[in-house]
Amino acid sequence: MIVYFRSMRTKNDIKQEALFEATVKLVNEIGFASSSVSKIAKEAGISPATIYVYYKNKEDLLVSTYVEIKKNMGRAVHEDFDDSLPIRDILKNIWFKTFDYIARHSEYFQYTEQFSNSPHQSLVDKQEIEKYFDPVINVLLRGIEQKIIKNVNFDILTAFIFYPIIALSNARVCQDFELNDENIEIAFTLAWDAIKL
Amino acid sequence: MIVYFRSMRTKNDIKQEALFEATVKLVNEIGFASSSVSKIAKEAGISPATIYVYYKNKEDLLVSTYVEIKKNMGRAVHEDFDDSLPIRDILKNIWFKTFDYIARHSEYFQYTEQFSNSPHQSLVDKQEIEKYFDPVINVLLRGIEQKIIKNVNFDILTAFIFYPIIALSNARVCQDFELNDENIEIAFTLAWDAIKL
Amino acid sequence: MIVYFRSMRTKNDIKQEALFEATVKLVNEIGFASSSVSKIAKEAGISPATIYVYYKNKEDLLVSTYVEIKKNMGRAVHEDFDDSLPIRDILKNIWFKTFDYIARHSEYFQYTEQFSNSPHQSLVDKQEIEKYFDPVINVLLRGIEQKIIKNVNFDILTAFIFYPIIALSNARVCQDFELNDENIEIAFTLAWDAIKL
Amino acid sequence: MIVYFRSMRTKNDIKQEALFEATVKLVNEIGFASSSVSKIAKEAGISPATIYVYYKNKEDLLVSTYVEIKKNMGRAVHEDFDDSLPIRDILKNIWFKTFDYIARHSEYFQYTEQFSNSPHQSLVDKQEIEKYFDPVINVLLRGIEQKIIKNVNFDILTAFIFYPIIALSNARVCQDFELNDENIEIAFTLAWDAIKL
DNA sequence: GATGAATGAGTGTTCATTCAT
DNA sequence: CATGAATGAACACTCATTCAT
Repeated sequence: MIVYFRSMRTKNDIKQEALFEATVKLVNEIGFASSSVSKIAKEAGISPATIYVYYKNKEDLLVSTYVEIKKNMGRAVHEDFDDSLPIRDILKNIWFKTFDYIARHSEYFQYTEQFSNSPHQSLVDKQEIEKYFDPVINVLLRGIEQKIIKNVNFDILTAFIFYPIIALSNARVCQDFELNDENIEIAFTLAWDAIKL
Repeated sequence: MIVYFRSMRTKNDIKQEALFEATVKLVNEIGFASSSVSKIAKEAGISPATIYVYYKNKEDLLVSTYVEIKKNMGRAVHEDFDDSLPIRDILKNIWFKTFDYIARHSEYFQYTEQFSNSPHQSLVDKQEIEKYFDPVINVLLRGIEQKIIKNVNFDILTAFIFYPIIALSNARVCQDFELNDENIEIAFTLAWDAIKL
Repeated sequence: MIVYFRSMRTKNDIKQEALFEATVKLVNEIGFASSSVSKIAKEAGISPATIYVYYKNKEDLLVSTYVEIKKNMGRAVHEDFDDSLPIRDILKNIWFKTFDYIARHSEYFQYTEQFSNSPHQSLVDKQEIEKYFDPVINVLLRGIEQKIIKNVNFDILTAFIFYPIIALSNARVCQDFELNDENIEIAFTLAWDAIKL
Repeated sequence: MIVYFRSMRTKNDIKQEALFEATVKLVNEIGFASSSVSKIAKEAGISPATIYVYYKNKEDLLVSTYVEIKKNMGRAVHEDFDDSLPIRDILKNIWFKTFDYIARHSEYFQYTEQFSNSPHQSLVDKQEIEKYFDPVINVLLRGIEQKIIKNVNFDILTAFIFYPIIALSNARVCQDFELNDENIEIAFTLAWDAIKL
């Protein structure tokens, strides 16, 4: 009797990983509209039919890839999260971590940008993603309580401390902006000026 | 004796207009990837073949529609532009005008959001669009000169006074944020705090 | 009162001529299958709709062009036809004239080659064309009567004194064969040896 | 218990064969220009999409079909090839075999005639086809060496011993010529007279 | 679990042709 | 006479997906 300890699962993981990377790569290269199942399969080095072993359909593949990235990003951004620091420092930390993640995974970031403007976006279980970002949210809430941060609608706050990151990271939008520590720090000053009381 | 006020076999503004609206509507409803030429034609009430009378190909239709919207928006945003007002007031005016345009033409705005994350985006003649936004740019430059606005990279400034508008206008991103004058004014306070010296 | 003597007809002729040349050129360049009405019209510098002023439909244009060439060729080949020469000389004359015509109008020749293998070919009034070639035919008949030429089926004779010209003129078929007088003369020797008694 | 002798999801020779025959049949019936992929598929009893499982594109189907026929013909013509016979007999054998092949496969022959006047023709790997006809070529060369055959350009020789076959086999060109052994023999006499010294 | 074969439904685009002007 | 606009029908081809193996 032969016992496979993890080999089947390992095999799976390799293919699924290849599929994930192929999806991201292709969407970045040729766009959402042109990224067909068979092209993704070819890029991943597997048969199109095999995709349906791992995912219900194309949409499932696309959505799962998005969720996977978002979770990844949530985790990366909160690494070494230290609740005991001053609020400004916590936010600055996250600000830098986010830029760092995007810099190191620009393809992932680009993918989410494309995805979040597609209709698939409505299929995402947002709560599942948002929970990865709860810690920051709580910091903002605490800042409001402590009268350090302006007591305004939450969407307004995020529009000024997270959304500009997206703009600044988007090479297409910001062609003059060099993503170095100094510039990122300057930009944070503006973000903080915007939200601080 | 019959008098034709509008010739029946002359390129038809009404049709081109219908095509424009159909394109925007469909892209908003089913997304870029699913908006096929034949669906757009059906929505516009014309034959798919007729599209090729007005546009070189699908991409041309999509790009032209985008450019049209952007120009429209540029014009609308600068209406009643008064260079003699204080810089803060000028920017506040534009801030409101932009929200107003987006509120009245949310489909147009959504279209540009989808478009600007598609690969077609690279085909746009950006200079042609940017010239519509030159006046605001000049105001910012003046603000820097007069030491009213922070002397930082231009991309950073726009990331804080224009990009948040996009976030706040995006119903998907901001579900709690109601787009009324009071909220828009509050948001502008943050924008101004971000960029002012 | 203005009197036009021939201007209308002249105008016609210019367009029809342009159409003829455009058809031949395009068929040679991109083949029968790809030569569309609108491409031909564009090549001729007129509107596709105008073609239907001169021809019933596309097929009519194609067939007429073929017939026109064939008549032209028949005329050219029989120029300076001298019935009083010895039969061998008459045939040799025609042999050379044919090569000469093909050399000077290779596009016309290529067109007929493509056309004669298409199904349109069945629509041609062959009798109308054949009458242009009657003089040669009669020479062959006389040669048979005078026991100078083999008394065999007519198709066999033409297969040996006309068909090889087509082969030899076809650059695709004969890549080594240079079309100079000496070679043409040598080839005629073979043709004559084939049919002579 | 059911036994499958031929797997049902394995690339299917029967289908490819049907595709080959359908292509030839349709091109003969309606011509190259009108033979669309979907018509061919319908004739073969398969889905148009399935064609692309077997061939890269339409051109590939057309070219492959041509090459297939040419190879077939090369093989058939050289069957029972006997190098030891007198040169005249060898050529006469091939002459008859060629007529025989064309008589039995007039559709194939017609297909090649149409194809060789189309622009696809340039895509054929000629060397691959020509190697099937090397034996005859060698016989001609030997005939020249032995001063039995005229020492003239090779293209001229083939224009007189192969090209007339095409003319004579072409029902359109030769309407009076009945393809019986006697007539074929007579025609060979002319061919031989043409090339012999 | 993995896949090649197969396909109906669709893609973007061009077609030959008509028609009002 | 000449044409630009218009189109139904067709084009070559790709799609997401299924299914037998």
